[in-house]
Amino acid sequence: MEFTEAKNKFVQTWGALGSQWGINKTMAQIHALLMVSNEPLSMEDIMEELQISRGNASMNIRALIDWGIVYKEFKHGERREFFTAEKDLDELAIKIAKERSKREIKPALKVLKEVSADVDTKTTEGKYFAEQTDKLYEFVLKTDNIIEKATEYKDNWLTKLLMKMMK
Amino acid sequence: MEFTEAKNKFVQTWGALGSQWGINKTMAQIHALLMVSNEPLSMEDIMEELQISRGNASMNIRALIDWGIVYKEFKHGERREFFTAEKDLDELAIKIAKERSKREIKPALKVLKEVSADVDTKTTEGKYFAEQTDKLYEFVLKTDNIIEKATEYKDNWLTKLLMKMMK
DNA sequence: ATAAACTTTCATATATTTTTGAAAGTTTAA
DNA sequence: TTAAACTTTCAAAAATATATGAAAGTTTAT
Repeated sequence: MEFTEAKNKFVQTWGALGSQWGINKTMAQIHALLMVSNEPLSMEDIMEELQISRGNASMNIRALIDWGIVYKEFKHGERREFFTAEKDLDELAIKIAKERSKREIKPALKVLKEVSADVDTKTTEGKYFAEQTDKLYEFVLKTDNIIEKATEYKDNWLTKLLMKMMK
Repeated sequence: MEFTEAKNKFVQTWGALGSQWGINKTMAQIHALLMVSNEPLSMEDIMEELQISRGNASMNIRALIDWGIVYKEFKHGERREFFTAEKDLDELAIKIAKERSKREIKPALKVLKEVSADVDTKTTEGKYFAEQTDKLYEFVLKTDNIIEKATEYKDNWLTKLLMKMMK
């Protein structure tokens, strides 16, 4: 397979998969493109490669930078900005996990705690509701903690051992 | 807070969070509703509670059943079907993990393997591409395996120990 | 076998999300 | 300071995903 063909296939598929993960298609495609790029790309390069508008490119590059998985790069003697992806996959996984925890798990915890604590438990229904939401709260919290710990200690011996055991 | 108010808040928020996770709003809401419901609900109940159409209710209940996290229930002497949610949270997490692995990770692995193996590596670009996609493949595979093992052994002593260590 | 009671399907309508592109904003070299 | 070279913003347009509801399908009691 030609390089261009393979790259295209990869970028397109990654975009489609991104949609399922609640990440927009273009954002996933830009990230895919930068992941397999030898060298930094300019915004023009990205627009050209993906056939997207300037605004779209700008917004999604910015989002990737906010996630901390794409970096701006300055080339000597060049006015334009260039972009590269975080290529250390452990680092990438950690940043994605943290961002999703912040955006999706923390708000869930907040609501669960609120409704569980505030609901009127005089009725049977209310009691059951409080019980269920409390259990959910504890479970989600535990899960979030495990993710946090796993990302925190990714390099230490313990985790390496666990990884080995689990493989 | 009144039970009805708390329930509403929970169901609405869960729906909104579901969207971010790539799960449609109604599906998340139905699941939320069943999670905090004392007893099985009929399709009518669900339609009424969420103010949605019959078709919408039917499609999303079916999707939840396909995921294996909602069950049909038959009440003695009742013609209608009733529905309940899987309320064992470990079981719920496992089913969700398996379903997402099947739908989202496996296809990613497939593409990564394909493009990594098939790309023409005569050029520098091609070489780099093959290298990067291969690394990604290995990483995603490893992650998927960890999830698989973690769900498989959820009840045994080793996992319990790990959970404790990680808490 | 029939009809009542229910569920599913799917073409169309609605709602939501994403993309565009022109205008506004910013930066830098001279 | 200025103007060229670039980036960002945002209202409107396009694309995508979701919801509706009437018709078709299924099941069950008689």
